[in-house]
Amino acid sequence: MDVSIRQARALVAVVRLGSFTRAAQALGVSQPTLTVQLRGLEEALGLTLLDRSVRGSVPTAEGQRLAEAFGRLVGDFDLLVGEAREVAAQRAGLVRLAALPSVGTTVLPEALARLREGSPGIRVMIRDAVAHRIPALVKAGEVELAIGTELGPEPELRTERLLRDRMVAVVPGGHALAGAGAVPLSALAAEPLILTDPQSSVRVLVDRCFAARGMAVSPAYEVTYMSTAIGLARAGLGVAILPSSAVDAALAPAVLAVPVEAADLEREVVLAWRAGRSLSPPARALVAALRMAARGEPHPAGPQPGSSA
Amino acid sequence: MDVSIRQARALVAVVRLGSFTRAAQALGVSQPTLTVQLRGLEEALGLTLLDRSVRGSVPTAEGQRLAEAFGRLVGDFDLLVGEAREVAAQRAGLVRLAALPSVGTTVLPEALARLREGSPGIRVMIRDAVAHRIPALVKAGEVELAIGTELGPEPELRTERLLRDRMVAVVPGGHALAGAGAVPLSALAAEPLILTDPQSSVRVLVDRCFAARGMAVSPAYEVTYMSTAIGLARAGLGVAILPSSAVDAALAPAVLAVPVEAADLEREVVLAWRAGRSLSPPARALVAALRMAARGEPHPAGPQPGSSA
DNA sequence: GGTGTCCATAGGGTTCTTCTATGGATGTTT
DNA sequence: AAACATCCATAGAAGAACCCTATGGACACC
Repeated sequence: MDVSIRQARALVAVVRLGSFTRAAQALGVSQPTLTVQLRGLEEALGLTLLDRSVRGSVPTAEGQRLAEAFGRLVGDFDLLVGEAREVAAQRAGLVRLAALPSVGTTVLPEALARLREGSPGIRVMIRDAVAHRIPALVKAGEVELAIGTELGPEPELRTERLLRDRMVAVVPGGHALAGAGAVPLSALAAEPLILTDPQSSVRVLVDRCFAARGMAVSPAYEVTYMSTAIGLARAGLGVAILPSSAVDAALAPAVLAVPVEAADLEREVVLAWRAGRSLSPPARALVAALRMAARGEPHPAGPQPGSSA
Repeated sequence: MDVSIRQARALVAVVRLGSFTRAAQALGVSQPTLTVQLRGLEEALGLTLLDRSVRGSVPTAEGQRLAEAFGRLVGDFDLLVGEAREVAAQRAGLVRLAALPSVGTTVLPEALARLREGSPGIRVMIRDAVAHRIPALVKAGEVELAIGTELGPEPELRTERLLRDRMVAVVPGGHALAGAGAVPLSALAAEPLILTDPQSSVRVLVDRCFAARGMAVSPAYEVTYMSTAIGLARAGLGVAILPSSAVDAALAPAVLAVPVEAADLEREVVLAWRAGRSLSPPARALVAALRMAARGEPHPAGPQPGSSA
């Protein structure tokens, strides 16, 4: 016969309360149940743990020792189970997330704010990474969830469309292109352009878009951080082409985001996680918050979430 | 549904071995058993702990965390149960014992040697105390077991006769009283006597014995420690009256123990423990060793152990 | 001597547990 | 491509475990 946790609880209760009867009440079982459980425990160990009498029961030396140790153990056990249930209830937990820098400025903060409202106990570790690094992070298990761009088919990943991210021209307030609705790509080509690094996924997209129309791109500035690009644009040094997800509406009117007339100047921003791995409850809560944020205020053109391989 | 230790073991095994099938082998159960146990655990927590696939099962983040924590917990649990079983098997444990100084020199060392042979893992904490202090030590629970003298009726104590301890005259080798068999009490009265403190149980006994015969006792020396008394006797300063249990046969021929002709010059040495409390397995082992020692070599006149209130 | 408290026992019903046998899904080998 | 191997899930049934109510015996306290 194995020792069960119930037997351990029974011993702890009887030793603490000094009586089978009171322990039974406290545990919500009948008194004979405790008689049986404790006899079972004593038989399993081959030890007398309690000296019974008409005035109650006192533990033997071993009974006392065991009760104390079992008490700590059962406490730890319950704590552990409790924590696990907190996680299950999305009231606690940790999500490790990789995210594109662009979404890090708008959608993600919005989503985190929503998450904090609904699930204040969930912590999120954010790792920003450029688009092409993201699949590796997920595959290596360094993050559970990622916000990236739709790349080629990745059998090891499951993805879900989060939002369609249009590139916008970022101009200083009062610029000639501002306020006139969508501008054609050719109009942009005439401006001094502020673009990101040639390796960045945004830049690859921009280059390809210009190339498809036979136009060459010669940026006036190349920067690493989108925030730098916005700073330059605000200073009137040129027009930046950035994903709309990176342009915080709160920056207006110092800089304005102007739509660009180019159907292919957009990318899919997707959620990704390892195929065959279920998302933890905290991750699911974060996903829900991200969907809401992507559908919500900051991006009126936001698409409905769908699912793709 | 409560979480059981079996479920915890199941999770630990599956996470360690990466597969239900292998874990089932390792645990000695069928594979469906594990399916059921783990589903139960997952339901109890409301969490997915394992992502199953055809190539085995990998834990989710929570599954991993829980498996590690459960692993430690189950390890502690098993250790605890194992230790308890060691104690039950008299292979380990601790006995706190109070003992008269007299038995501390002969019977007790002999018993401890026997105990060490049979149960090398049992440790004994010895507290020597004069006879009248012993009942209080037992009643207060400071010791589990005691070797004392038969005192008045003590309802809180259970006692068991260990040996009948005759007083002997301790004389230096070559003394006139040596070698002539038992000496009458009157012969002793003519000698310079080495006795213990008036409060000691031995002295009380000696005084009473002399008084019963109308003889007055005027000791030449009064000492606290029996070893001092023996030392004085060896130095030829007088004749000591001591319990035979205190006189180590190994001291011969420097000093000799000579029987005294006085039926009442003896005392009962008893084992005592709290009434209504069971003795721990280590204590039982010690009791057995003490009985053997009391019956064995050092005291050929040793009585059979009996039981009294 | 009655009464109350405490633990043990007995018997029975319900729930759990575990087993064997089998099936479905998915890689792997021939 | 088909056969095979591996892995986990499901089903059904037997057995064990568990817990309850009812009751009894021991002992202390009025």
